[in-house]
Amino acid sequence: MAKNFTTRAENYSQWYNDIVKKADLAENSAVRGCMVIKPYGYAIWEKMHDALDKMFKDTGHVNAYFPLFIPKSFLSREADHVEGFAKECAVITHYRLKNSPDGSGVVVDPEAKLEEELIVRPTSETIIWSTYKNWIQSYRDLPLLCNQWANVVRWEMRTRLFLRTAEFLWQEGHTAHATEQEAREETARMLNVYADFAENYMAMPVIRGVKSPNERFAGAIDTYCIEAMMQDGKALQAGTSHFLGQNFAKAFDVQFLNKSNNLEYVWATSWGVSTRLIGALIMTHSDDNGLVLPPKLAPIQVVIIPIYKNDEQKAAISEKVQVLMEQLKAKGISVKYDDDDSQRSGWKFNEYEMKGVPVRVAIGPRDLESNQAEVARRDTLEKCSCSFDGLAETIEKLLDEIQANLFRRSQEFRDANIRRADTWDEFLSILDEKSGFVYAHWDGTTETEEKIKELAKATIRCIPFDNPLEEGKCILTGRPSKQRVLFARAY
RNA sequence: CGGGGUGUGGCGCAGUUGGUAGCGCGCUACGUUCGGGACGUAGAGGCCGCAAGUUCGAGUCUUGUCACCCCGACCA
Repeated sequence: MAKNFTTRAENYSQWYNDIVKKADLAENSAVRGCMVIKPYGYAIWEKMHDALDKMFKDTGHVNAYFPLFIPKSFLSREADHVEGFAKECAVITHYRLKNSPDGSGVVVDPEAKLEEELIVRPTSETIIWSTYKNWIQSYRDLPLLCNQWANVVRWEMRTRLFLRTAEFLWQEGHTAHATEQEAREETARMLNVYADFAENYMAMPVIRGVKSPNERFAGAIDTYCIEAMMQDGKALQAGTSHFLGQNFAKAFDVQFLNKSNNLEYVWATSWGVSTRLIGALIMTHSDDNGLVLPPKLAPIQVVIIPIYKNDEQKAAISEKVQVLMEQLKAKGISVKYDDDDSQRSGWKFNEYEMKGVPVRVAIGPRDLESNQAEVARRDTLEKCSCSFDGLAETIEKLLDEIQANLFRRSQEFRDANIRRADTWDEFLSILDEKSGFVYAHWDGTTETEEKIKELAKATIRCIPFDNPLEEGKCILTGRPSKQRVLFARAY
């Protein structure tokens, strides 16, 4: 069974790249740092999109769309914001090409220089708040709860498929509220939506918390996040929700008249998740045989593979399969019957295994005789013969069981890899030898945080909500600390 | 922007002291197969990243150039 698969243990990065390639999810494009998301990869994103979009709407949000281009002056209105993004912006300076004088193609027409450069959005706070100014006059216009599905561009130095690309797809919610409390509640609500999605759809356990000032979103008062642990023990920020205070309202002069006829600045939030979640999905569940998808996000939940030697057998199997297909579809289960003659059954087994299809049903002449089917589950690779009677129900239950098992399994892995360190040596040896998350005391200063990052290559992932208070000494400086914070090396 | 590496059929690679390009996978046709990536036979497919130079002759040597990958700095 030659799969030419790099194993997780051999080289985790290579293994990751192999999965992306062999499961046919994405590839690098001709454009530096940009990614082509292939149909199968995009189908997973669509599943994520649909589930999240419903959750947003259930929490009162609506979708809208704002321009791709942001005038340079908009970006610089909020000082922290522009500072945070300036280093990775794509800038548009001209709007026209012309034939090159020497006839060798086209050149940028110097006559067509823009008076003001346009920035390809790295995030949309500025363009949206410049628009919100016109939408908000009265407390009756609030809250304003918009989301947009869009692409953004951040010119990263080094890129990795899904995890960090120059252009990526995401959703960004931008809300405006009359009071600080309401905005803070919104920030928390949306973080919980993300955590709910991560755990119940992606089957990926996450830790909710608040970022240290150093890791905060540029322009935010507070950044909340969900942090997940990948199978190599590294952390991945899976979603963020920002409380922006009145920073953007002040920068873009967005005020409203309250019930007492007084002008007030509005309170803002923004929150987002990206195609990076697909990378998270890969690194949370997949194994050395390929991708493993949780049933709730699998474009194909069940694949049925016929095993036959001639058309007669195939016809008999197909007839039986049609009934099963109808039953599965009636239950809302997505099912594919692969009766392609050009590939053999063994090839198909491997193909769908690499693609992470949760359940495979194989039916051959032997099964027809015994009124059974071979049912294999992707998460444990176990196979069993199941009676054809009630098979649709059996599969429906199995999908639930796989979803639950994936969550349980990744939660057990994560919990087994969260440790405490009380000394610097202990801290380093955990990171170097065991990897995973480390709870350790920190003196609360940015200076120390940066020093730790420099020395250990680990960052504070978050200060978890409901973090127990505990007297201790900073792992690096020995200064007093009131609580442990969560450290890890991160993607 | 530093440090290392690679450019040769669609993909992955080999190519010796310079002599006019080969292997595996894939692809096409036919046949035998078909319960975990089948096999046989016959085919198709290449300005050897680009440019200049050395030479009777360059995939191979020299110089330049471009692109991509990996390790850092930057980041969701």
